[in-house]
Amino acid sequence: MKAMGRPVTQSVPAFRRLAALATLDLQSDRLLAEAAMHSRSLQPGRELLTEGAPVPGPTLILSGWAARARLLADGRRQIMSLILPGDLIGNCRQNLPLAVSSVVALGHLTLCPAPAITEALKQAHAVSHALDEAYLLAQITRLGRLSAEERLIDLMLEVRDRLALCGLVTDNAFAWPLTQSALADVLGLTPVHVNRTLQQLRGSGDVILRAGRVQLMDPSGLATRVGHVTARVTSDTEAARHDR
Amino acid sequence: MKAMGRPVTQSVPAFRRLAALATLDLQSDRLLAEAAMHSRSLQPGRELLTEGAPVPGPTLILSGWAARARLLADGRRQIMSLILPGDLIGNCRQNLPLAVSSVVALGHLTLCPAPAITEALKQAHAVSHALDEAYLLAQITRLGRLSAEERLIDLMLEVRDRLALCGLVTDNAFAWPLTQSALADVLGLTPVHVNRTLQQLRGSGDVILRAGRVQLMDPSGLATRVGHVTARVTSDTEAARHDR
DNA sequence: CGTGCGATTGAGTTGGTTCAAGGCCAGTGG
DNA sequence: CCACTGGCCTTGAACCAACTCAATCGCACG
Repeated sequence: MKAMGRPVTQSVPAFRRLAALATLDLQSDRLLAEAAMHSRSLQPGRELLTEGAPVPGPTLILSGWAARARLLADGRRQIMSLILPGDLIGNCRQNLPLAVSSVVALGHLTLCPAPAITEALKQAHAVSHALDEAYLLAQITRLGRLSAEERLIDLMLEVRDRLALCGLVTDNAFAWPLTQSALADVLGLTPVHVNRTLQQLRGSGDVILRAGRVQLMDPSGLATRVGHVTARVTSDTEAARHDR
Repeated sequence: MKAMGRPVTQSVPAFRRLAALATLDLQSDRLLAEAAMHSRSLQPGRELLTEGAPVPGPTLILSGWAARARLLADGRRQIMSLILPGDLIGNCRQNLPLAVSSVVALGHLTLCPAPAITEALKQAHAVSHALDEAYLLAQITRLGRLSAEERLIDLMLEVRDRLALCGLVTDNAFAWPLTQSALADVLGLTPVHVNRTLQQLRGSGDVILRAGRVQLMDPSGLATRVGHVTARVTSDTEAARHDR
């Protein structure tokens, strides 16, 4: 479908992420290309996984955003984590695990089964899983100890880092398809307050936010301001070399 | 050391938890008994794992409580999760992973290496890991969407459920070695406000709290009040049958 | 008999919520 | 072509849950 000589791991953002997490051999590459053939698509708002239901096989997000969320009895909703292109869902060790949260598509979604036959792919899955956990911990400190403004900045920095792994960040600008009310559910705030906080950030020139995209004007400045550190999970420096 | 005919999985609370998570065979039992020989102890406040440092082999908490915490630049601290007897730390899939958070002993701690040679033990580790993740998600909704009182109740219910797996709960009463300021770091509150919220709970007769122990007066009432659901990770009903 | 840590209390402040309108599209159907 | 609808964003004003600051108390320990 794309240029023949070029491996899919370079042309598809989601695959670039996997290639950044582990060194993929030729066979892994072929398996991914094969998996991409069986991709399916999902409409916004559709559930990709339901809390309490058995988890299907591991699935790779090819494009679009999703959210791992839990709904409380009285209608409150908390989004535990965002799921971005290249992320895996249902990536766990057990035989027949039950989902501990729902996963819902935040926009149009494309996904395919995630093969994990080769050692390289298994490694990529393991690293991806470790990163997922790191993101959960980051989310906990955000909610527990950061102010509204800090939460917002910290989240944007995390998303930037994560999208950078797939090569979806240029000049610190990237997609931002989040509704303010979805954002509120991520950050544990009200939509109204998210709105006001966003305005503050725009007003101070820290971010530019229009038409479903953000640009961070001074990422490293912001990072030191909120004490953000990029999640690292392996000791090798391999991942760093991959982002162009 | 204990009665000869009785397997260690019944006499040691931490082992009872593992036995509750997977059906342990005789060999697993022997391995645990062997591991217990190599137990070591740790003083309160000591770090069991340091953020950014490589993770040692999987370790089992035999007794005492610990906390997985992250410290912010300005001194704020967030405890991501409590680590209780029978819990595993450093229980992950990777070769040489880096710790994404520190683990600090909240009191006197006893621990031993956690063997995972047999299939049964591997299974127990996998289930334990899945539960850990479920607790992280619970922590996120607590911090993001629950009020101070709800957070406190929900946490107490979680701890009760978890300690029950080791048989450390009698009549809904169990150990509660948490300082109010540690509790504040868990719940994302200030110590002062934790104090006031605790008084409220005591005043309303919902909990009795003295001398490092809590008793929940109406756990199921409390559970429905805060929408607490006990984490379940496997579809089999086996785990339920184990708690006496 | 200090000394220090943890729990408690009071009074004032604030970050974030709530409630309630309005505004701004993009899509839809007449 | 325009009116109508439904999401989503924006704004204002009042309110309140939780925070801050600062003392005081109780107690275990040396």
